[in-house]
Amino acid sequence: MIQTHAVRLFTERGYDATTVTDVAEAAGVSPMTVYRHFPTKEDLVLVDQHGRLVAERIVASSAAQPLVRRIGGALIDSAATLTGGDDLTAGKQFLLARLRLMISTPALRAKHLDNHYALQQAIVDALGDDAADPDSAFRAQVAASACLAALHTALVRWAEDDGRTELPGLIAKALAAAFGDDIGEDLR
Amino acid sequence: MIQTHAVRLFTERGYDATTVTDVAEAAGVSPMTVYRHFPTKEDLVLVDQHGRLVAERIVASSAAQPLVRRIGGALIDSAATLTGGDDLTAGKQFLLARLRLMISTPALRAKHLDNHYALQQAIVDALGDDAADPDSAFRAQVAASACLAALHTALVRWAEDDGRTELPGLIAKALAAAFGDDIGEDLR
DNA sequence: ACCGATTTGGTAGTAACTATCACTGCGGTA
DNA sequence: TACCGCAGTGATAGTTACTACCAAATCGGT
Repeated sequence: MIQTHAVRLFTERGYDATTVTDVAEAAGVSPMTVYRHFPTKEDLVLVDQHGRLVAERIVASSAAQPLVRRIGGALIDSAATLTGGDDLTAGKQFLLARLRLMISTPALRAKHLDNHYALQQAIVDALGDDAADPDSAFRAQVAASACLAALHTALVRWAEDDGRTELPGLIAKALAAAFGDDIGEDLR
Repeated sequence: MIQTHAVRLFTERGYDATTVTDVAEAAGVSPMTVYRHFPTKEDLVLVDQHGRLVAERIVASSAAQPLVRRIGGALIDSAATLTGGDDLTAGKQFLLARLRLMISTPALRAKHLDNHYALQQAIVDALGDDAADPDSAFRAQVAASACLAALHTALVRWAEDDGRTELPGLIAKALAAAFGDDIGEDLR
């Protein structure tokens, strides 16, 4: 509930022009309570379940597939879950509002990209490749970071489109553009 | 000079444990002067010429090559320029110290990644592809973001290695891991 | 020697946090 | 029913990054 009020206020008045106290008042709680649930102001926008979702699908994926396909598949699946179902849902609009804030507000954009970096580490761990071989670990890091970069580009495009395009398809298109159509096609 | 003192203090005492006032005192100037040259505390570590260097090499590259090769070549060239010449130079050590801070400090890491995002836009602009075609623009964004992700992974590896490996080679290896050996090999 | 422009410095203020302590409501137990 | 522990909430005071505004100094050129 606090997050809902926060995103609404940030969208209406702007992120920097809205203080944490404003959010607290709108939600009918004290500033302290806000800080207890959201360690930083940025987290009011950034907190979600995406990372957990992706990591779960990575571990569930077959280790026989190439790295990029395992990661890409997890990203597309997670996106399908998040945006899935009927159109024009409140959840989808909320996701779009948060995404727009993340893209346009420097502080949010920076921390969001840093979250992607943390997600990258989670993905590499979830891949379960032997960390003994530094070369294999390096390839996993590269694959994860490149996939997430493609994901981010797709997310930006999706937000620019106001969510009209299907997000999973966009991500597949981005992956195809990055790694060649042979990888991306199958994922669509 | 201010930046040198800042990086030294941040490395010695830690980023969060060092105030801007501490940096100002060490450099023998007032806090105001620090803020005038470096808009934010993070910029004390992050400011450099890398973005300009990369953008210049992108515009100088041949538009006939595939996107990833144009961008990758520019990244490798720039890295060669920055780390180039003799080993153990003060400049290289300084770069390493800054990089270590960027990787280990959350606030710096976040803003650094955001700088990469800005660099991505600069690269796309420098590519000079027709922005009229949204599909072509999308592919340029994807290529740029993925290349920068690979670059970042290479930089992390380079820092973990204390700069012993040749950076341009590492970047080429990362690009090869992401986009296939056929792209990366030629760049080495 | 002078003057315009750039650089530097001081003061006061805002807002994001943090540490610490006190209070309130709630379920389970004797 | 009285009690206990505990999670959630709140108030106060302090630190620090950063900004707006104005004053002083310093520097290069005529």
